[in-house]
Amino acid sequence: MTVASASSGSVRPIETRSVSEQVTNEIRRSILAGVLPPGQSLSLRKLAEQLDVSFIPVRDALRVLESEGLVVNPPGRSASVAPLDLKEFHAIYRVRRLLEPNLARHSVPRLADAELDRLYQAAAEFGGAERSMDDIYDDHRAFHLALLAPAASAWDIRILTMSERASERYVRIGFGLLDPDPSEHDRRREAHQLLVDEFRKRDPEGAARALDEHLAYNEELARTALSGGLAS
Amino acid sequence: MTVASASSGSVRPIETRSVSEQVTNEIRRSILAGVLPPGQSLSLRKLAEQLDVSFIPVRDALRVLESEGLVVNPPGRSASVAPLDLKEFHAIYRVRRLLEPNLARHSVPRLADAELDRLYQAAAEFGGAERSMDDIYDDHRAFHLALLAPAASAWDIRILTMSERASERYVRIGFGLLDPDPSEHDRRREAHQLLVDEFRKRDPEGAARALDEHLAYNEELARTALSGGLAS
DNA sequence: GAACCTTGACTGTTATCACATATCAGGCTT
DNA sequence: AAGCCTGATATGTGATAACAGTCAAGGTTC
Repeated sequence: MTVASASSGSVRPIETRSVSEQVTNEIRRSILAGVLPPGQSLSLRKLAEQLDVSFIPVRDALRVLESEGLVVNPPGRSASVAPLDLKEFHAIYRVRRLLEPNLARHSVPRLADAELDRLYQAAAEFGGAERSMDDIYDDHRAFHLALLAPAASAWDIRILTMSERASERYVRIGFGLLDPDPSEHDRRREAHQLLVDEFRKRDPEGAARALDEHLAYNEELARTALSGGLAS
Repeated sequence: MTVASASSGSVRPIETRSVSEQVTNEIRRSILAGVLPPGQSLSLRKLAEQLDVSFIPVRDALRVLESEGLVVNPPGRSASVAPLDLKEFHAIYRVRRLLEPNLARHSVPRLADAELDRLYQAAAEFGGAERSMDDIYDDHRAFHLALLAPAASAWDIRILTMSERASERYVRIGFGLLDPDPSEHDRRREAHQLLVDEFRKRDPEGAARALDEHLAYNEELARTALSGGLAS
């Protein structure tokens, strides 16, 4: 009945997401963007009213977000946005720094040249015109996932997605506290292009090291920006 | 009004678990024990009837178990027990083998002697009299978690618990396929005692290596037992 | 005889409703 | 005036019911 909207070469099936999933995405977006600050109380009925749905999907969403570590949902009491803690931030990045370089070793020989070209292009467009901050971080997460995709199983992707989302909250708030230096955008773009270049050399160890350093640098940057306002 | 039951030195608060949580635990137990085999279709209403509850808690439970990777829950269609896949098994153990030895390094200097004694004792009682298979694996999971607890943050514990549960399903089925050799019980008990001994030496690297080898051995054991019935 | 369509039962999804519990404010007691 | 109790309000939890989509079987048509 409904006509799928054509796009770039092929007809894509219309994605009819469930209300529950839409609510989950919206609340997650609000949390990652900082609109719902850490510690913010999340009342089922108020959220349901704001989103103009019943509180059943909201309930589902909070349960999912709890499993992602973005929300704490004590039984019987109101849910709230998970607090920020530098110890947690370090633990999240530890998992990333252990897993991602390891996957990179196995991914390097499997990444097609065309895919690397595409990723290089994507990195060049980071923070490009008319993309919201949400879109930019979506791109960023997809970029890191695509670098490891050839070597990542479903379980790896689950862990990676969880970890990237959990760390993203810290990174966004940390970078938000930095001076809005335009050169910072250039630096990030360049850093990701260099990362792709490193993968192009087809040297597993070198790529793994480059990815580890990339993660370490970002962790340190966010950490210094955050420390002061948070408990260590 | 209700009098809390006194126990070993202190009055513990009565834990009143929600129905949703009880249902989650029961379904998870059934999946890990193999009562609900991989691929088994999970109908909300049938499960609700069997558990004598409404399907609302069942729905919540399936959503939680989906986030743990034990259940696949496609929107609009029936949920089912996640299939077994040796590639997935390897990915799960990769995360464990990367994370757990790393945590062990930081945990070794912080584990009290008394705690190590307690864990040694617990290992000695593995598979002891009148404990169900479920209890044994609960003990086993708690044992591994306790070894790393001093160095593990909330995020680490989240990842570890997820990984241990996900791998437990493979291990239990794999070991179930082995001949019920009583010497196998002795071997496992001894292996865990040796692990504690290694931690007692207070050598971070040695402990990390011992834990990695322990995990590698168990992975290989379950893998050989499973291969043949599963796709590689 | 095989492919296609139709129809029916089944199942997940969402909304509305009833209940138990937690939270908080106001007033009382000390 | 501070602490405790008590009442009302709000909130999470669970159940029931109506809606919509899926899937399979049986009939029809080519």
